[in-house]
Amino acid sequence: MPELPEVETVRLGLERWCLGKKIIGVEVLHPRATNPRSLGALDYVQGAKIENIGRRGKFLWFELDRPLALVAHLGMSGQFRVHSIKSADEKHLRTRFTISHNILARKRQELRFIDQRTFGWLAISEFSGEVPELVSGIARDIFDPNFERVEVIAKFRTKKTEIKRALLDQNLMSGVGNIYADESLWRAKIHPESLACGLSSRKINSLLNAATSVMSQALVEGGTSFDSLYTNVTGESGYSEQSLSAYGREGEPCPRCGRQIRRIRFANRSSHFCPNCQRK
DNA sequence: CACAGCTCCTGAATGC
DNA sequence: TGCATTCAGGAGCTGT
Repeated sequence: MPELPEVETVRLGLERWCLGKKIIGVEVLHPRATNPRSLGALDYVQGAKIENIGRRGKFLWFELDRPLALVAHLGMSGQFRVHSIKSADEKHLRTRFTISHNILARKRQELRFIDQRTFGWLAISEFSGEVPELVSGIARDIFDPNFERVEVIAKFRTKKTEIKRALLDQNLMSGVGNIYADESLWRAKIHPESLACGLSSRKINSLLNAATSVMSQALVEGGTSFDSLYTNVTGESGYSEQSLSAYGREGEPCPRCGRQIRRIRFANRSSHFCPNCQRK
């Protein structure tokens, strides 16, 4: 599922492909692809020039030569793909953007938003400051130059809830989803059910370091597996399965100590951890 | 206000 | 074989 590194990979792909181009047409093929909080129909972007592609956590947006931005969230299965206008529509194609093309380009292509599970969405949102209004409640992610590490650590320590819940809370720190939460906790040797308020600043700091390194590595791997011809602007994890130490490895030996990785369920999610390395 | 839990969705995997 | 159930989870919403 797309978390920060995957969304950043998508952002880079979009940046390479559509910066400076003009959106000629918008075709909405599924009503759920438009977020109900959208200020209006996606048609708003018709005729707009794409000036920048922004991201905070898992939220993406297209900055345009007009006051509102087009915001996107990939949800569980959302993808942006650049395809030839001739290629058949995907089964889960939700929105099609016709883009102005260079007369010299060999193939005419279009941008498609595809989403099997329809947890992803697009929206028109006010944009005047740093991030669109729809994204304004989302905390800065750990790669944001203005990320306030000391303050975030202090905030974690006020939370009377399990550390994993806190790590997934996009209002505390954005970008981390279930996979990188499990991987970060494994690296930092923290039990997912440890109370956030019971952890030392040093421990939470090491968790943030773990999250940074896990996601940086995923970004590098996702970036390298990324096709130079942008046909691969997908939301799929670029993180190879071999790189995962805990997530999805129930019953397999912990790469650090050999004990079997356990899986528990809470907060409507699976949590994978090593019962030996990660103690409450 | 803080926090827990429910809900949306589809397709793959599993159970009987 | 076929039908029913379970599982996957981001984030907003509701309830306590």
